[in-house]
Parts: sequence; C-alpha cells; structure tokens
Amino acid sequence: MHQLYYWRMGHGAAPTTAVPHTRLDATSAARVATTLQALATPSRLLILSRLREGPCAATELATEVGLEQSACSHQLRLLRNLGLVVGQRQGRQVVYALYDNHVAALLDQAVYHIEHLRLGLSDTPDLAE
Amino acid sequence: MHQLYYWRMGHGAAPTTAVPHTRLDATSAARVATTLQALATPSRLLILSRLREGPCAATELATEVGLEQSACSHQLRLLRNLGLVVGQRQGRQVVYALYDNHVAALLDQAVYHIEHLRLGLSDTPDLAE
DNA sequence: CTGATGCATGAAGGAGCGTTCATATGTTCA
DNA sequence: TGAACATATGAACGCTCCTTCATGCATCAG
Repeated sequence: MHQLYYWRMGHGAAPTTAVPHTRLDATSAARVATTLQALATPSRLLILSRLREGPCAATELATEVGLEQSACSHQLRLLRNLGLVVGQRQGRQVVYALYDNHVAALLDQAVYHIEHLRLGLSDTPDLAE
Repeated sequence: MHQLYYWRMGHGAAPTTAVPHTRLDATSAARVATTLQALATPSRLLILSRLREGPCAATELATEVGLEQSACSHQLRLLRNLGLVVGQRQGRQVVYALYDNHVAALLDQAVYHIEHLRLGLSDTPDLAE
C-alpha cells in the first residue's frame, strides 16, 4: 500500500528483513505500546533475557536476575497477562518460559538494533524531558 | 557462549532471524529499556510510524498523528535525545525523519511480532498490576 | 495435622512520565 | 522593524508504574 522510501542512513545498514508495514492507527498503536512497555523496564528485560536461555522456576529466576521474590512475581504476572511468558506448576515450583518464538525474536532484535544504534545521547539520559 | 534451546512454541513459528544473543547484564538492560520506552507509548509510536513513511515537518506531523503541537514537540525532543529521529531546519520548518534503518527495522519488527502474538489477554489490560 | 517451602496477592509509597497551558525563540515577509 | 508563522521550552498537574512489606494460598515431608 505504501511505496518504499530511500533513507539517508545515519550509519551502517541493518539487515533488511522484509516485513510489511502500514501506518499504525490509534488502536493498534495502543496495543503495540502496551506490549512494548513490557520490554521497557530493566527488571522485565532481565527476566525475559534469562528465560530466553531456557525455562526457569520462579524463585531461582528472582535470584538470578537480582530481584526480590515478590517483585519478580509481580512482573511475571504482568508478562503472563500480556501473553509473553507462561508458567506451569511442577510440584511446589512454577516453571516459567517464554511463550513462543515471537517473544524470543522480538527480544533478540530489540537488543540487536538498540545496541547498534549509535546514540547521539547527550550526558542527560533523560527519558523525562 | 550459550547453546541453542528447543522451544515448545505457543503457535506458529517466527521467521528466525539469526541474531546472536547473550544474557543481558544490568547496565545493558537499562540501556535497552530506556530506548524501548520510546516505543512504548501510543503517541510516540504514531510519530515514528508516520516518519517510517518519510520525513515530515513538525506541525504537520502533529496534526497527522492527532497531537497538540506542544505535546508532539516534547515527544520529538525525547526521540531526538535518544537518537531515534533527527530534525533539520528548512526555512521556518523543522523536518523530522527516522535516524536510520535500525529504527525502521525495530519498528517494523516490533509491530510484526506483537501483532502476531496471540495474546492470552484477559479482560484486564493491566500493565499496572 | 504441622511445619516448611515456593509462589501469589493486596496495599501503599514514592518516583517518573505524558499531557496541557503559557510563553519564549527563531524565521520569513512586508 | 514589526507582524505572522513554526517550533521549542518551562512549569505543573494527574496518572501510572515499580518496588517493598506483609500476608495468603498451594504443595510436599514427617
């Protein structure tokens, strides 16, 4: 529906994965934003990044990523409600895992692209202003 | 450094782009989270999605995405500080554009993966609990 | 049943974010 | 120079979010 554009690029090229895109409408934007917010916090990123390597029980997960058990559980509930992770009881433990490949890929690519952005960040790492 | 894992998948497979991944450390997580937060709000997603199609002057951008001029300018500053967009004066106007392909790709893939996640969302769209 | 372990939940506090209103800076034209 | 247009900035308010503390529920061992 939309034609291609030629981008003057800031620096190196990204591996252009041919993903069709359309301008977002307000509702899609809200949905995407909600899910992306789940990746927009260090604690949840650490959780997901750990689960990226394989399933893990809740308490061990908490200690591995350096969170309190309660805090970790809260975040896990959030990720569960968003459908990003799943938990399954095994005895007393609940073993968590990423929901599917989309989550893993989203994680990978977010990290990849962001680490490859040469940020023109000033000293102020302000997200607030 | 890390071996591959076999994922039981929730549903369909994602196009597995071979992106190397490592478990995030705390500082990387913070950096990634900061940038991802820029994509985690409807207003900024709309701005970026519009710019995904091509450069646009500030005021027109605001009207196109349905934001007040001031609000849009604030968000543009944020995106600028994060290095996601660049602005260039042309007469009285300032024309904005995505910084590079990484931004475009990140956007595309975020939308793609999220729209393809079959969210097990309950009625409560809670990001708050 | 009792205690111990593993995880979930509720409430509350403090911080950060997004919007709006008002105003300032910069640019062009007459 | 002065008026009009285009954008940026500052302050402030309301709201959401993340964490912590305390407690509740489930599961297993003895």
